[in-house]
Amino acid sequence: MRYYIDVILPIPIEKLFTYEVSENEADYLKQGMRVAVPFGKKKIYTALVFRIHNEPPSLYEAKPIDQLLDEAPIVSPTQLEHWLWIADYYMCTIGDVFKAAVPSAFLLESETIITKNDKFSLPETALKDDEWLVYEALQHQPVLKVQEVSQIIDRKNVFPVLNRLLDKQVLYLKEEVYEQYKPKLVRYIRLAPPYTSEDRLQVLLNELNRAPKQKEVVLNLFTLEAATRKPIKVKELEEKAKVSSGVVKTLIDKEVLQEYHLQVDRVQYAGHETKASKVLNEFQMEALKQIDENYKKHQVTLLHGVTSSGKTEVYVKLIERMIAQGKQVLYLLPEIALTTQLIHRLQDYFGNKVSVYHSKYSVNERVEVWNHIMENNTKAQIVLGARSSVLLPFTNLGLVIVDEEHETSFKQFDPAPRYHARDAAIVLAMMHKARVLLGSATPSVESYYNAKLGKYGFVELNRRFGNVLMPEMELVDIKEKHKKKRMNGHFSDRLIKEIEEVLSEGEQVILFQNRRGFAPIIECETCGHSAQCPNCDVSLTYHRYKKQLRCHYCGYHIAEQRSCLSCGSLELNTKGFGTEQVEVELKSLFPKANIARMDSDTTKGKYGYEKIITAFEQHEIDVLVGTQMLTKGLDFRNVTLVGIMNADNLLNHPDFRAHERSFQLIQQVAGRAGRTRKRGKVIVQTYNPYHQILQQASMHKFLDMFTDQINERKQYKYPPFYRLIKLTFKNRDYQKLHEGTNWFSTSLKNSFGSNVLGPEQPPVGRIRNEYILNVLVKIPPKRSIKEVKTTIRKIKKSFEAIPQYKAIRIILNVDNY
DNA sequence: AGCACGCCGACT
DNA sequence: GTCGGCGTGCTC
Repeated sequence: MRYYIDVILPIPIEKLFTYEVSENEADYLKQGMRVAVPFGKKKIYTALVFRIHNEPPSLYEAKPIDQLLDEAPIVSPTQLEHWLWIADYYMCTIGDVFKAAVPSAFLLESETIITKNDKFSLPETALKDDEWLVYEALQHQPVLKVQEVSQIIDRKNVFPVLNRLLDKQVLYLKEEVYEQYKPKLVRYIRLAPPYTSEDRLQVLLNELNRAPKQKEVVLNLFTLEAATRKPIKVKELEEKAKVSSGVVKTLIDKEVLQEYHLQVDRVQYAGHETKASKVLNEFQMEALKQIDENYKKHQVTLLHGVTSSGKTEVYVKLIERMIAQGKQVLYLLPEIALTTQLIHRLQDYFGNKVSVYHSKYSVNERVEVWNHIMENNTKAQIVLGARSSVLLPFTNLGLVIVDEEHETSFKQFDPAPRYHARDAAIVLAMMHKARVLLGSATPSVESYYNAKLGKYGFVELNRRFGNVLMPEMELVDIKEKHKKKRMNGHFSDRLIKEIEEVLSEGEQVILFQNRRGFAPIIECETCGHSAQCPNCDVSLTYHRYKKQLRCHYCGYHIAEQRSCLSCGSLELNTKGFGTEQVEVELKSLFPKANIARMDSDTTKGKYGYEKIITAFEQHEIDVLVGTQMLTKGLDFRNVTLVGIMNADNLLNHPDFRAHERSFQLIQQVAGRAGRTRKRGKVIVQTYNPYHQILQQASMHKFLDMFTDQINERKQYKYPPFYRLIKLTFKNRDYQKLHEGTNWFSTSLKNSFGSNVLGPEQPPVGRIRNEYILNVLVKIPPKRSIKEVKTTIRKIKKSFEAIPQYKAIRIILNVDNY
């Protein structure tokens, strides 16, 4: 009997791959364990065992695996089931999901290692120049990597040279796999076994009379052990005995002391004792009661709570109960909302039961959190994480909280899997029979609709904590202000006056402009030319601070130009404005104020973001200028004024969701104002003060907005009534792309008729020298989504079989919100 | 996704 | 010639 395993490889290939294993291996392996397998000519990849069986493949000979990598599965059965759902629903491969889900330390890859052949005895004259260089290097360094060879002989493709040397038996090539995850070990120390009894210890101390330092070490170790009854760290002992590490080492060498290592967690909560959770106010209590009521009938409940209403406290109560039952809790939130502020808040209540999982954590830290969740360890009973946390190995999930439920960043855009974490979380919860709480101050239209339909439970929390009033909003018509010459740069007289007042009161201001850089376009006054990106169809954005013109799509940049690139004229003018310009103008308007800017240019690095936030919290900054970034979950006590520099560029997005998003964004930004004591004020500058959405946002009319939007969606066949699948086609050849995309959309139209829109060029029609076209498929309410997807897959297969179109890349995006 | 293989233009 | 660029096919 022969044994085989079907494995998932972390690559975008539809099918599973079959390898041969021995009977012992087949016996040992379980679904969800990793194995290293040879793939292609030489590479070794990490694969995940999916099925163990005895069916030999008929079309090829299965290769044997390279090695086993795990002692126990690293992926749980429910998790795998969930991954399969994601792959199917979002139309990607299971390999895509596998790759996105596991920390990179789990995905070992092989590297070619070059070693010298000692038996080599050819005359050196038999080697060519570059071969000689490699040979030379091997005499000094017994092991070389491909990349090092590439540097030595200064060329990219080194395999021809290496293969020639291999033929001449100068060297060996082999593939090595490294375990990337390294457990963190700490050195501990104890008395060697012969000295553990008291009388023997006495003898030892007498012997050490002539070595006072060593005696000191032994005495201290003895008292430390007696006092703590816990393992003693080497470092601890050295500090206590006030000796250098040399003294301890001598004792280890003399075999008086023994060192040993223990594995410790990288992420450790070193905080104080946990506090009891806060007592809820009557409104929060009522909300909690209603949530419980809803859970009797609904698996998912939507909590609509205005900003600052204390949603987090309600979450805390729910979590508290869930962990008392020994269940796991997933607390999902957008990456930008995952601040130390919030982490500390939860750690205050739940101490070391809280684990954090997101991309800013190192791979080793992520492996540890992963393992804790897989083992259902209490250390990761509450997982606080961004989007990708829905892919973690929960084994006993009881509750999922999706905070800021409306956030579009829950949808992954690129690369595949293009999943929506909120929706995937609901499916995951279903598999675990767990509850879901969606929370938001500005719920998404579809969640609110689901709640209204009775599909979700619905609870409202519409009183701000401490009864602070919602901020007062003022719409400022900048078209009129311009006419009356009441503008100073991009600041209206109203905004300037309000800032003055707030600053004189010693309070803080937030200014919002959803565009970074100084200006998106620099135009020549003489010929109208503006600098374009050579790789993309966009103008270069002017970054004054860096003295550069930059492309926000491909990263291309050139030095700032003093004269027009086309006609040489010196008359250049900026069009539009970004955060940098706001900052510059602000500095000249308020020279005495401390001003800072927060956008992706100023928050690079692990702590860049944190630094600005802390400085603002501690009032080292009076006015903070920023992009979207500052809208999320931040809780600044002393901010009483928020200014939105230009609301129009929010509204002008060519997207059915633009209005909903503008409303949400304005509400969220406004929510930063006056969170305690005093009522806050929001100034919204716009050219269209009578725009419906701005009116609704300024009066906090969520329901009006919802009603308008839902009617529009119904009329124009958009979600939640129709489902959307977006197909994106990319190629360097414009002509070929058009032909191919037309072929595809024609096929789609044969099946779905007028529910297929496009092909259409996106606002930026070329990125990194690739032309882009979009086709949108709208799925009517009654039509089976599964069937539609099957049809699309079929058309895609036929398309890919056409030789001329092979090079056209297709990206499928399901529920492209 | 890698990576090899094959074809083609541009340089020492 | 030979290097590197890119298109194409294949991976158990």
